[in-house]
Amino acid sequence: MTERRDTDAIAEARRQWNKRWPDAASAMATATSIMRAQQIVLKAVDDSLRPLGLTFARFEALTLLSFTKTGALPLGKLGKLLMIHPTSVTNIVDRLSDDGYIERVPHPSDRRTTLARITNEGRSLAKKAADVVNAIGFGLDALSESEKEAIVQIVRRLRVSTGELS
Amino acid sequence: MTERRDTDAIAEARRQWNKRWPDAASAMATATSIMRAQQIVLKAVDDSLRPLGLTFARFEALTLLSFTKTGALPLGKLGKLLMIHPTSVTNIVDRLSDDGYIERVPHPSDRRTTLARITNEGRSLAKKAADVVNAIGFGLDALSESEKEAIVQIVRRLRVSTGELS
DNA sequence: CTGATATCAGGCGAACTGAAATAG
DNA sequence: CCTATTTCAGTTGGCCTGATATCA
Repeated sequence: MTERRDTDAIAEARRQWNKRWPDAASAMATATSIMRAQQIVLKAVDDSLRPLGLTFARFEALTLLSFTKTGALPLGKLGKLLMIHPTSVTNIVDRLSDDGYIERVPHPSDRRTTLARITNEGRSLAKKAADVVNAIGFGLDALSESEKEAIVQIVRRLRVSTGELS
Repeated sequence: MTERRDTDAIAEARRQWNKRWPDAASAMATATSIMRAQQIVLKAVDDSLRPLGLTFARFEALTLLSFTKTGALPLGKLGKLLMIHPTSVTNIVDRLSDDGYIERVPHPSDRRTTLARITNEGRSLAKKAADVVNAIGFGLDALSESEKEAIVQIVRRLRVSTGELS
């Protein structure tokens, strides 16, 4: 009964929003959906990675490094590829480096630049982590293949609009 | 040229991921898309709300309160409706309360419970904030109506799978 | 008694600003 | 001189655990 009233409160709020700002109704609903989806995915992935001492952000950085030809990238490029702030790169690299999964090495020609290079332990962990997140399907097992593809396609258009992709 | 190599590095990583874990390729891509979409929406909305002293989270709480019949909700119910942690509710209500947009009032019958009630200033701010986020289309203007609806529908299925919706 | 409600202390991961050192 | 790269100090917003006081 209380549950029923709860959903009614949200439904009523949405109804009034739609009435007052009809042109923006779908944008509001979409924004809410995106925020909630991110919450679901992040929680599922972070929960699964916690026993390995990783977060989603560190997992992404480690995985990217593991797939580069030389196993190394400049910190700045790493940040650009993952779309994260330079200071966040420093933090993430600090953590992975403290745990021995990557190491900082000087850039051979540009002395301003530091490379993050994955270690053997890092490669081993990256494989374990991939198995773990794949086992839970990134929290998205409820969706069909075509639904997943639809999300990727639609978000691609959004990313193009920001100039991030072309 | 550098930009070209950047996108190549991500494309190459994705290609190798697909090869090694073909069954999970779409889940990985979808998760990445969702995280990135949330980043885009959150930045657009937070940037637009910053001059008003609001964040997306506080905007959602204020908007929900503004659309309830009595303008008040117990803190616990507010948290459940917005899917946020009880301590986050306390924090958000603290901020809105400090700024005079809501006030804590005792529950008439349950003395454990505190109600958050929107003030006149809060109602005024909620209207301004709605105009502001609508003006930027929640950062989603690049998407068509059908694309927005598709996202809402797909995420609804995801939320049903968590037991949050029915 | 149990269970629900709200708060608090404290910590964590990540984003941010602003500044600095270093080097192209 | 200007720009690029990385780091540092400090702040912010949000989520979390664990504990506590209160009360149905």
